[in-house]
Amino acid sequence: MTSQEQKDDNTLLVVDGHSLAFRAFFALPVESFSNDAGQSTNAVWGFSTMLAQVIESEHPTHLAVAFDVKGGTFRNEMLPQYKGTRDAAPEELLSQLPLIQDLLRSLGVTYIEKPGFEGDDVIGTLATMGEQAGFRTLVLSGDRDAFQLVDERITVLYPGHHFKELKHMTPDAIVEKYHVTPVQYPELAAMRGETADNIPGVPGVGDGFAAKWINEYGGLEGILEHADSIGGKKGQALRENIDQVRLNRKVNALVRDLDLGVEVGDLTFGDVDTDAAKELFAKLQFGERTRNRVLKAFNCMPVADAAQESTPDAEEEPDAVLDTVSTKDELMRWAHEHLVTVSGGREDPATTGAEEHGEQGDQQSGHCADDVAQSWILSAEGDDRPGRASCASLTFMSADGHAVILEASAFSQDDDDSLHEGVAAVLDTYASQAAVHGYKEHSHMLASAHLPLPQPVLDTKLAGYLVHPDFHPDSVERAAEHFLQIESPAESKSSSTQGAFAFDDETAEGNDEERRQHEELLLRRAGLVYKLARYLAPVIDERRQLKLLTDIEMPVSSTLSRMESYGAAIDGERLVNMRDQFAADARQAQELAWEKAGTKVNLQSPKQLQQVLFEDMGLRHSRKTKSGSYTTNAAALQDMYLKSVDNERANTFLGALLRHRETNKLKQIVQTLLDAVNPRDGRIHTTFEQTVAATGRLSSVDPNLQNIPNRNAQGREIRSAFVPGPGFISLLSSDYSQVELRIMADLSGDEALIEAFRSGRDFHKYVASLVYDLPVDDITQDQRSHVKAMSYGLAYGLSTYGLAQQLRISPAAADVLKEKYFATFGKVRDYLESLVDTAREKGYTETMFGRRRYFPGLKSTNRQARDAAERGALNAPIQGSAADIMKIAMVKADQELIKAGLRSRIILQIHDELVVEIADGEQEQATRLVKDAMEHAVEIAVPLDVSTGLGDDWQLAAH
DNA sequence: CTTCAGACGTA
DNA sequence: CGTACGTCTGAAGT
Repeated sequence: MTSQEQKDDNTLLVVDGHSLAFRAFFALPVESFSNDAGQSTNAVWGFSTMLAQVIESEHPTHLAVAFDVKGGTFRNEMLPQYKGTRDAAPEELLSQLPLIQDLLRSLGVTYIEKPGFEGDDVIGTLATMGEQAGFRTLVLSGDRDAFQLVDERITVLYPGHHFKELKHMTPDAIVEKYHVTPVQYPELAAMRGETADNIPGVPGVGDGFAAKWINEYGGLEGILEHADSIGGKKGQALRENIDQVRLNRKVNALVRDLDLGVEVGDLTFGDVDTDAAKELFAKLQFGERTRNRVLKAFNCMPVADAAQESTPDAEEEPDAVLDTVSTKDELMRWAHEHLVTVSGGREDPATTGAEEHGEQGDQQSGHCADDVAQSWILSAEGDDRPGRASCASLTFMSADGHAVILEASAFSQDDDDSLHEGVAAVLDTYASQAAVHGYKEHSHMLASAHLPLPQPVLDTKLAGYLVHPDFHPDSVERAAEHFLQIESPAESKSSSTQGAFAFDDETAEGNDEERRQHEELLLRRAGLVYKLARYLAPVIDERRQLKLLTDIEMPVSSTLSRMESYGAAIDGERLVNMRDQFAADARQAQELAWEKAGTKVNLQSPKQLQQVLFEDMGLRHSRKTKSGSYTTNAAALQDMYLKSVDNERANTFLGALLRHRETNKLKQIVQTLLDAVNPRDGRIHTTFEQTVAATGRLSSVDPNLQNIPNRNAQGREIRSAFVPGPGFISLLSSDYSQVELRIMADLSGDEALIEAFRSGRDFHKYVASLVYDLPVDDITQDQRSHVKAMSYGLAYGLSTYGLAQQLRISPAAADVLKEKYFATFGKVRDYLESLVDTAREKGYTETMFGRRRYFPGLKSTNRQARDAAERGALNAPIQGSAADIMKIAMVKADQELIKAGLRSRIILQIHDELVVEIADGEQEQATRLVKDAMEHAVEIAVPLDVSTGLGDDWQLAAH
């Protein structure tokens, strides 16, 4: 036998089980990987797909995985704190290690643990064994200690910044990166230390200096011999830490000659117990795709290889058949053949309207999964920004695997044979059974082509948001990656619908090929939506969120789409004047500040300000910012301003700085508004993000119209630039008072709080009279405001410390207030505690309408993270329920306005306020209608109080 | 050219 | 050491 040749073909892959599991755990969001039993699975998923990936790319013939064993090793005896940080591994990770081992066992992979030693030592030994047996050896590890093993025949595969992107650490690569040889690497590490393992190095010495010294003195021994001649702070630090460095070097040396009781030749793999593996994958609830990929990788042994490679891949994903239609008739025929449902007949579009009446039909009537089973996919590409939307193409993909792509030029309204009419008819008839990804965005794109889009059966973007409200994929591809673990080519991931492809540019060279590729991208995207729809629908059913989706979120999309395309009219001249005035004020303040500072310090640079304030002027710094520097925020400046009365220079500088901060900020806000005015209609079209805020609120971007100043007179002036547009007479502002508190009253069932709202009196005064046990008329302004702060603080999980700070009272006094408050409103305390308790138990919170938010952080071992999660869990159902109620109200108001045939229309939502543009003659009716919709959005134990105001601009509409 | 921190606007 | 957001700016990374 040519045994040497045989061995040359052999490749041994040695895997550091713990480090790989760690890397996977921290690289993948734990909240998006868990099965119904609540078991986290992100590390298992990452581990198995990573291993499959390496097997596919490196084709090892032998494989072994090393694990650490519980209990200390010889290293702990030398260095007690060794890997102290690792023992604090989160439970969510530790619980996955046995699963990984189960999986390896079912895949026929040898894994090795050696009590008293670390996985690293097992790896060192295995790698050495492999080398001696003449194997090419690969070490898959995220632990840099493994670098010392690297030589001509041993390569370390080391995860890069993105988990799964592996670097091949060869001797050359080590030298290139660290400027030392692999043999010298542990000497370098000994000086640098290893934070991940809780090993201190020489302070101030990093890779750079360590490498420099090693090269100067030939190695660690040389350095330590000449330690006295190394100058500077770093030399000093080195001398002070020589013992530590020596110890580090001993600790980080890997043992390479353990007796593991195995031979390299035994480490073959591929003897997969398919049934056991499939059972485990089912338990972990990994997708079919993951399962097949992993099984395939492990079955790909040379022996099994030849026998059955024929079929498995091809049938996995049948490509859709791309049909060609070029006339209205052809399109109609295609739609009738492929989009019509077979079973039970599709719902008549007329009956969808009837739903409005049977408002309180509260049962989970149908199943989303059933409706979606027959659905087809509608996907548009183009610009989805309101006010400048366009549509480049439309893709229809049917459930029976057919697809049509229509270019915009083919269905523009003026085309001869009315393909436009055909598309309109198809949408009118079949859209209600379509699934789309982004109903609102599609509405804009289609509206730009004069094609109305009725409510589809499912919006996968919204459904995905309900399923994981704190994950925001920015494209279909990202969503598919997240929910289905389907990887897409990088170039298609970035933009969601903004296809920059020019269909009509047919003269260019190589255009056919580009077109084909683009069509492929569109088909693949539609295919992903198809799969997302079929994955998400049953999840929505199982969580009973169908009504939340179809009766709240989807109609809200439709309302928002109208609001966005209306936009808000702007008095541009007024805005320009304000901008100039603010700019002049800011410049004046800046001049004065510069004069006092004696330097042209950039007032917008905290760093430069720190220099001037704390070093130049020698002012006392107050609080530190989280990164360690001293804050220059308004509160701190104000404080310093008040304390510097006897220092004219500093006092004037601070005053000028504060003025500059304020006016410059206002100038900046006004300028961004000006930049956002759409020249086509002189209006600002914001985009309301419906799938961003984890609590269920909307957010507003490009520009953000939900943070226009309102707290002081100067800033509030900006609101006067928001005016009724041509054809409208005034603006209506209608807002809820104390919604969140009212929700707390309802949900807690606290009789005293409910009564406080029902009484109709000044709420905070009334509550204060109960808390302090005094007649309402005797309540002082201080008492009222203290109780008010307490009430609002409740829903935020406010600490007594925070309350004390805000009210400028002692923590003890804050504590007394809190106790008095809860003595009066005991059920509120019970309720708030129950929120956190059930969140801890179930893993998520729920709003009045079943909107969920998950809080994995509640189980964190990190106190700060846990506290933050508790506050979140306290707040989410309250803020979220308020958001639900407002969404219901705005849909209702919108529909009622339309139904009444009014031209007045909602244009903005600011969490608890609606702004309505009022047409002449409709003031009273529209006001009544909107107020009514808000007040009666839901029936709860307390009245929903809504106050309204009409005015010539947004500021004047305030009340 | 992109990313981070710090600051600050809203409910 | 109170929740939820978005935007601008300077500074430092690529």
